[in-house]
Amino acid sequence: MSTKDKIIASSLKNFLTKGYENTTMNLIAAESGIKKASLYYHYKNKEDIFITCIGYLLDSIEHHIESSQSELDNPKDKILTLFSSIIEFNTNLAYRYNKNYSKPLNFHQMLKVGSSKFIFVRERIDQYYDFLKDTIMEIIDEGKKEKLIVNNINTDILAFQFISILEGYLALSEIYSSITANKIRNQLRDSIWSSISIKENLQNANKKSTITKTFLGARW
Amino acid sequence: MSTKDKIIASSLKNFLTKGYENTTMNLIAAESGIKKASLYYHYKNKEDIFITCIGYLLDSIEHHIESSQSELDNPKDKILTLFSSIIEFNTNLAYRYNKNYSKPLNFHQMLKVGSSKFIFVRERIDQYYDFLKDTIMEIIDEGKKEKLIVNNINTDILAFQFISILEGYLALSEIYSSITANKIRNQLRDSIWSSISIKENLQNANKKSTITKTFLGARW
DNA sequence: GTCTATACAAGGATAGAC
DNA sequence: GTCTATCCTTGTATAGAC
Repeated sequence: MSTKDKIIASSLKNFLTKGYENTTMNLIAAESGIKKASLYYHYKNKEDIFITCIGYLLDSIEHHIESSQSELDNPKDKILTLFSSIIEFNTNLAYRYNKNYSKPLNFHQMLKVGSSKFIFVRERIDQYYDFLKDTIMEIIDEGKKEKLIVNNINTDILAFQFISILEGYLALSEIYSSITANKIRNQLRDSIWSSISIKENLQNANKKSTITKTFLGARW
Repeated sequence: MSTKDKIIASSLKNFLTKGYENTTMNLIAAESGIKKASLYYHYKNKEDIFITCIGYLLDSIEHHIESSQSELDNPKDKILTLFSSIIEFNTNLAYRYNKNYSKPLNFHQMLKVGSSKFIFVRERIDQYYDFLKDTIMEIIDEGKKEKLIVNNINTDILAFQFISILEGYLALSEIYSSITANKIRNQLRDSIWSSISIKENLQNANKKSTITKTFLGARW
């Protein structure tokens, strides 16, 4: 591991666990075992280290999403896995740095700070969310073609709602104690699929009191 | 306006616009026109000012929600208004302090910092979200009784999803440029009601190709 | 490339006069 | 209650020896 990488590794840990302002150059120096002055040989300043960390994070999550999708061949698995893999990325980070799956990190805060400091970071973040949105829309369209997903739902609204529930879950789990990760997470994930699939509707349509049942199939 | 209130007013503005760490005692002193040493006569320290601000914020939003609900007499209006009033509370703050409805504040970050510092703040935040959840569940139950809302959807899951979409929208609008407030907000709000109402289902049921249409009535 | 030493500014907080 | 002056610590960042 190069010195530059060592610096990023220990910086990232602290940015995620303590936030931007509470991560000091003294702290990074102490934890990485590299003297403070040397940090300035490798990086111009604290912000330079910070934006490197954000780039690394976003590259990692995109890579994680892409590789978790690669083995899948049907829209249902893809959509369920997409949801899970993003949550998983977060909980894995939490466990790595906090030895605790549910103790929240400052992922969102990092993006917000970075976004407010530099235009090109804001653009990179937009690029990530666009990637997420495009990925979801592609899955939806595939599902529509295969008659698995009802085809008169506006694809981009659906994609936005997917992302919104995901972000909401992550944000809420940071500050609302009642939200225990596993319990709610699976219910949320299930409802996302069942509410868009034709199959769920048709299954229910074969039973009595079709209309109400059909709607309930969506569990929403 | 008492000196204590003046201090809180100018502190709150800065906590919301700049975040906890970037709001310094020097800044509060300068903006409130009260010398730094005097701040310490009225409040024990920076944290004391901060938790007073959080209490004030949560009291205000609860009051805003309650009063916006008071004039309403049916579940549909209640649920739509609940969503709007919380978004409105946020955008009003943004406009007051930033002269810009869509420039994000640090509301969520304040809650998170407060939550991590003091147990009783965490409890107060839980109390707010419990209040929100209970309010929603009450509306849902009322709607079920009046046969306006399908009655075999789990009420507390629905309440959680409502909150989740709301928080997701707020979180996302802080960092994703593509989300322009008005455009998406109304679509989200509409879909929340139409996806749970019996009326939407029955309306669609009277048309052809019932199953698919019914589902689309949910716009989800 | 890495270190010791240090500059300089700004943070939170207090002493004590008025 | 409010102020001026000050304390102490810690932050980012650099100079310059090795």
